[in-house]
Amino acid sequence: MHGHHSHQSRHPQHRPTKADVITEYRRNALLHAAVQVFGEHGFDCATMEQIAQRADVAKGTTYLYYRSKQSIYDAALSHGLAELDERTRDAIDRAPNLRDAIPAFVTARAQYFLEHRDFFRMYVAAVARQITSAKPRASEFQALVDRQIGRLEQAIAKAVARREIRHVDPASAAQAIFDLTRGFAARAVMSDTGFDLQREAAFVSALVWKGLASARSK
Amino acid sequence: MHGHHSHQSRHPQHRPTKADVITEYRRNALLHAAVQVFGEHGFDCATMEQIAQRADVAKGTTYLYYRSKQSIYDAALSHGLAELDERTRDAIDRAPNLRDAIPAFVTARAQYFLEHRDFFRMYVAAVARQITSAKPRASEFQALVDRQIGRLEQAIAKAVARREIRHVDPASAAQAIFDLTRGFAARAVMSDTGFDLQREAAFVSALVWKGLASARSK
Amino acid sequence: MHGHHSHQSRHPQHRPTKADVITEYRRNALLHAAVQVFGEHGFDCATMEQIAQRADVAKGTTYLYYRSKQSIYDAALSHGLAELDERTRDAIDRAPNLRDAIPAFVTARAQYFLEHRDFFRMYVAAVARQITSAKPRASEFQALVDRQIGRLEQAIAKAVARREIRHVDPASAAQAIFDLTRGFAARAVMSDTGFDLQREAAFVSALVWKGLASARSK
Amino acid sequence: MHGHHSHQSRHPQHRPTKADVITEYRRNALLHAAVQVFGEHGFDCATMEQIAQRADVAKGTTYLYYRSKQSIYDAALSHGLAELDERTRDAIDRAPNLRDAIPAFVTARAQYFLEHRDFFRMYVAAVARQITSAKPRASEFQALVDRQIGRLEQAIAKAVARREIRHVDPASAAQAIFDLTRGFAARAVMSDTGFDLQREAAFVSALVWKGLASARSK
DNA sequence: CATGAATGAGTTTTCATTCAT
DNA sequence: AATGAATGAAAACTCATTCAT
Repeated sequence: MHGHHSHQSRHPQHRPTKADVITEYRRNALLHAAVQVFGEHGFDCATMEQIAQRADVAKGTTYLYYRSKQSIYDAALSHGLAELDERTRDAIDRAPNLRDAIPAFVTARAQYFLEHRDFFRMYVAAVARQITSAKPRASEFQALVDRQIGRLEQAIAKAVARREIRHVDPASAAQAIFDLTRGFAARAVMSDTGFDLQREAAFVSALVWKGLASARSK
Repeated sequence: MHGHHSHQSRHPQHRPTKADVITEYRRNALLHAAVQVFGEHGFDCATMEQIAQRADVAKGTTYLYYRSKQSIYDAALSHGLAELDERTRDAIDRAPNLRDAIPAFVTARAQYFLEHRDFFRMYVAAVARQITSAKPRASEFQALVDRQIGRLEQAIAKAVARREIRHVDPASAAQAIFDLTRGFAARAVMSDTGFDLQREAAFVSALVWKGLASARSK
Repeated sequence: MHGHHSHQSRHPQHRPTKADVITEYRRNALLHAAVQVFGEHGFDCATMEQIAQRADVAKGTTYLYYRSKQSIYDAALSHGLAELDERTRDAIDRAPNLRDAIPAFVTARAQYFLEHRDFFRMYVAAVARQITSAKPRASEFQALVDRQIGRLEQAIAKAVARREIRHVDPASAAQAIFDLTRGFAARAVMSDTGFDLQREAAFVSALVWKGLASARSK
Repeated sequence: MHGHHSHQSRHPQHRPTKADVITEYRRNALLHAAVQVFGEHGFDCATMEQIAQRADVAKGTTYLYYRSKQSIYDAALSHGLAELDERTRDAIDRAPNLRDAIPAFVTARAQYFLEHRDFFRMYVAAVARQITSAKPRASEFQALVDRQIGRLEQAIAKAVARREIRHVDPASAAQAIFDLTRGFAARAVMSDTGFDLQREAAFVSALVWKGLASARSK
């Protein structure tokens, strides 16, 4: 996914050349610069000049590593989504049951977003774009997001199967948790201060858990 | 809110002159054109030319009614928000209790969004923008949105007070319902077909209601 | 062919509006500026800025009259070709026989090129481009040129038919005259001074005439 | 002409070092690559990258052998012109009289162009450039071309002197033959098929010969 | 000698906004 | 009031040339 110009070493089995190191360094610097700039200004208002400056390279250099503005945008988004996915997966996989998985999911994602605020802004803008774009084109972005929703959905389906929760449509429930998490994260990211992450995470988790609980649950 | 350039009649107490009628007609035509164009293309990609054409006026005429692209955007957004607010208020006010208010709120808003898809797109983009813009400036947009959340918050506060639901932070709960509704509406608007509005609305409402229900509730 | 943005009057049957006059004036000014700039610098080195300046308008204005650099280039070339074609046609049509048609053709074209040196430069560059472009695409340019060669070809075919000249392939003969004329015109245009147009025209005409003359001709 | 950067061996009187051989090899590879690329794309659209790739060297290496894009272009053009000149000279020198020299000249040149189509494209573009460039600068290119025209001119002058042909201005006649040959070659190069080289060469030669023949010639 | 990463000047095109008619 | 021609700032992208390794 990232490997447009992978500039792979000519010594594939050996350790990377110095050139490879520089190349990786540059690609990374550009990626991070891109996240910042796109996060701050959005795709349309961001300029390649800004990205280049923030990465301390000349404008033209950018094009040695990424084919186009769109391409660096895609790479930046994908990169963050991949990291986020990893955290999400870990959170769900480590939880023994849905009751624990829900706060783990909510917290892990909010935490990641807080650590990468600029990426969160890109992410929110991308979601909005997805909705905005008249045609519900099955974008790569949508696919990556769906994968993450899918993880949650499976966990819910299992919980339903083992009667941990009442009988609900796992897809709808997963979407709901997703929406709550996004909104929750948004408030966390936006309010520089005075946002009690633990308390809010607990609230959202409790709301959902009670909302899904099986009838006989206490 | 509407009266930026109110072009009020010079005969304030009398019936509107023909000029006033034309003026109102134009402002309205432009507003609706703007919603469509901004909804389809987003702020940056929309052009004044497109808006003018859709409103059947010349490009320059637009500037007789709105100071700038930003200003017509703001007006279009405010207009939709005001209509949406009205529906939201009605839905909440007519419900005798929170149990009924929740589905009324959810459905009323989703319904409005479905009827005004272009506005929904503007709305989603505006929310994203609000998050994106690094500075949490207390924009007029945010104020309007907060007012609507406030209505829900009050209803929840009352429900807590009368022990209809368990003791929760009304603000957090209102935000949660808001987030769920937005996500829910997004899926309704995006999927041209195959989205069972009633069913999903019922699911979201039930989730929230159970999630908020007082311990002794069944 | 020229009418990309024809901006025709809304009063088709009446005399042109003032706006129409201005529009025509601008289109013309741009066309002439384009001929100069393209003639001097060639397509690739010419800039829209130069054309705009020479036409005394802002850069953006250019795009109100021509869609793109390519489009204004095409228009400029077509315009000159059309004028040249007219002269060529007149020259051939007025001559009672091929013996007179040949010098008329040679002189008319050389004369036109001398009067429009910048166009001649565009023309030569276009011919070269045609040859250079690997693919012998049947361009509009080629079609216009072929039409002019066709006129000569017909005249030659008639002359052969009435035994005014010996039996030759009219196409080859027409091409030959065309090539001679172009080279002849090139020297006329290039040498600011010291080029005896009459003498050279007479030489070329005589060369061709004798070359084509029927065996029995003196 | 060739020796711009001759990189002469440091052992001038001795046989070339290995370095010299490599140097010559590289210069040559670059020259041939340049002819191909310039011939295909023209000066402005050709890139140094393309030339380097076609010569199997890195971009920077190009600058070790040629100072600039212009310089490699000039070298490529000169190289072809020199080869062409040799053929032209041979053709004329071997012909016992003008009657034979004309078809020899025409055929030799057309033949060379057919064998080196990319060079022909460069050549045509260069001729056009010469005309295009407002200032009739006595370029090196022009000088090389003039030398070749000069050969023909001398042959014609001699033919006039010995009354082989009628009394014409040798310069004008040589130019005419030159123009005819170029056009003739252009059609040969452009038409991948269906061009009868022999027949057309014969036509052109006959046209010229008859056109120049002395009055008393048959 | 050879390399290819880095540079940044330069070009086309778009579009919000103004203003003369 | 209405028009739409004119403006020019801004932005993505290319490529000849340089230079550190």
